[in-house]
Amino acid sequence: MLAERVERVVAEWIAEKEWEGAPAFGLERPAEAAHGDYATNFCMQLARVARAAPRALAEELRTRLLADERLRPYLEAVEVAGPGFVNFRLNHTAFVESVEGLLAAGEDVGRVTRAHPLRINLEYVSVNPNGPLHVGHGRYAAYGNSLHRLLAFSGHQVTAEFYINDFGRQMEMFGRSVAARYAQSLGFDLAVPDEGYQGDYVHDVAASIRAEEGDRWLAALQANGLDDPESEVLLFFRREGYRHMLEQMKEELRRFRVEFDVWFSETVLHEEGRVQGAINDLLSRGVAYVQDDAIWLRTTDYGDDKDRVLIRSNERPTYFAADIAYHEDKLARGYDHLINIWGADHHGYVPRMRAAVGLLCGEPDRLEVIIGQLVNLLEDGEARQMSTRRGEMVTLSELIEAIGVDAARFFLVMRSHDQTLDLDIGLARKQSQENPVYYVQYAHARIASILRNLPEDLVPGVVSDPEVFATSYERDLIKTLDEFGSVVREAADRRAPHRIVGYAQELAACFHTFYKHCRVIGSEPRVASSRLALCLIAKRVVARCLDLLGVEAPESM
RNA sequence: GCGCCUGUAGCUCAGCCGGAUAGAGCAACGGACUUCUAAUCCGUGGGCCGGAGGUUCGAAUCCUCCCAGGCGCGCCA
Repeated sequence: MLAERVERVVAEWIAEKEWEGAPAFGLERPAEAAHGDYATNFCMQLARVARAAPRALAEELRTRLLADERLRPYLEAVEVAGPGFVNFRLNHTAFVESVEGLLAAGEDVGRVTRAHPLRINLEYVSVNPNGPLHVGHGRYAAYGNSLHRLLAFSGHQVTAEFYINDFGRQMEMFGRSVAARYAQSLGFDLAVPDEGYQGDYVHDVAASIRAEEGDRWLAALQANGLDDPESEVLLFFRREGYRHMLEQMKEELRRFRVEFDVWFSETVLHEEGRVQGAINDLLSRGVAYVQDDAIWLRTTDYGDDKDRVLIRSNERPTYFAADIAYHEDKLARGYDHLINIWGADHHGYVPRMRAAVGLLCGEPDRLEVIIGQLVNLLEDGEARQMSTRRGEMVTLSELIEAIGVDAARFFLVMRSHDQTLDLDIGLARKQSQENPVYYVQYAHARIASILRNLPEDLVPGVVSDPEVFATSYERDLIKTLDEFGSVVREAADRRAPHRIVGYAQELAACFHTFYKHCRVIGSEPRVASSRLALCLIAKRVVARCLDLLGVEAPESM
């Protein structure tokens, strides 16, 4: 509220002086209490444009602010300090009105409304359905889902999408591996191929299929072996193996509180001839061409290092070709903006995909690719590699088993996504009791407990009384709660859900301090009511933060 | 060789579209429960922000180079 009003005065000042290229105005919370409730370094930034000394500008701004009818009712003091800071001290009325506003917002406190909301397609996880999700996938799931919630709460329309890589040699190999395990379980010794999938979970898939189908596929395997990928029996195992893995994956993600609106199959693109269709369009527009018996796309038109192959000389389409058909489909569905979350091991693929989107719609910036760094797994200090094929991995389920969904989600999203994450599963198990998620959840549970113990005549409310919000603990809490909306906006715009984690920890700390020093129940009635109002708002904001992170907000612990 | 990410307290990391004395958690140490939940609070110690230059009134933040680690650079997916 204060920021907006000050900004209006500043805008009028700039217009009056006809300064061109003035910096954006912003208020910050100073670390030092002596520097007031809020401060701005605006005049220092303005100095160059205004060709004047920062302190002189600050003095002028101070005079204007104090003379402004819209601001004066809320200001205790405005001071010029240091090299040109302007520090603001709020009066009692400002705190009271601030709390009234936060309280009136109800459950929507902090929600951002946009002048121009975007229809966003957010694609993430998108792994081959040929093995369980490992912890690295869990990180993208946690990050992507929190980003989904954050973008939606910050005023955008978001569709979450999972692109199923259910086509190609990896799926063939998976089908053969399942078939081999199926045969073995019926006493026929058929070896899993050298390049096949060795993990224990393949036995489980085979066992499920045996439970449904009995031994009716055994004879065909005995007769044909695993050599003909187009045989009816191998097509069957590929399809059924895929179906079981996908179901398992959906179930795991649901348990991890990650929901997708659209599950999009790569195979369907091929079967419906849309990959070929996309390529034909590109050929007819002259942005694809034939050379060395292959078909190439002019990705260099949009800055890629070299053109890329769409159809190999053996006439099979590349993964890239399918991806183009897929993105063409997404664009046709009318999204303003596409976001893909990819692992760092795919970052080399970004320029060609953006170039492809450029060639499809003329606007490469419609596609935003977020690169998430990897998770290094350790066990008792020793590196553990993750290979789906060899069955060596720490699965997401294992992590959830060890520390629970709440701690896992909080842990996986609390660091910036472009930071490589070290995870020691043994250490995580040991340290789960110290996970900061409990600190935040405890704040919520404590407020819930206050609400349970309330005397009947105590209702939340604020009145302008000198006794109300008289302590720094209450005022700090109000300022922190007041920031929530701008934290949401910034976290969403910067694709940074870990900022919500940081804010939630700060808010919890602020509340715990308040709790220690300011009693609600038993205080003088007007003080109790005003503190109860703070508790209600704090509870909503903590719950919202946890919800944005996909973590539960417990009523008791 | 080229490209992307990273280097901040003993450990794990925030801060990075420039601002006041660089923060948090964990670990260490010392205090606080007859009162709404001590999964809490209060306090102490701990730093060449990888290194060197540059830009500026001001640099952890921007630019250049160097060092170190991770990940890529297919007619693989």
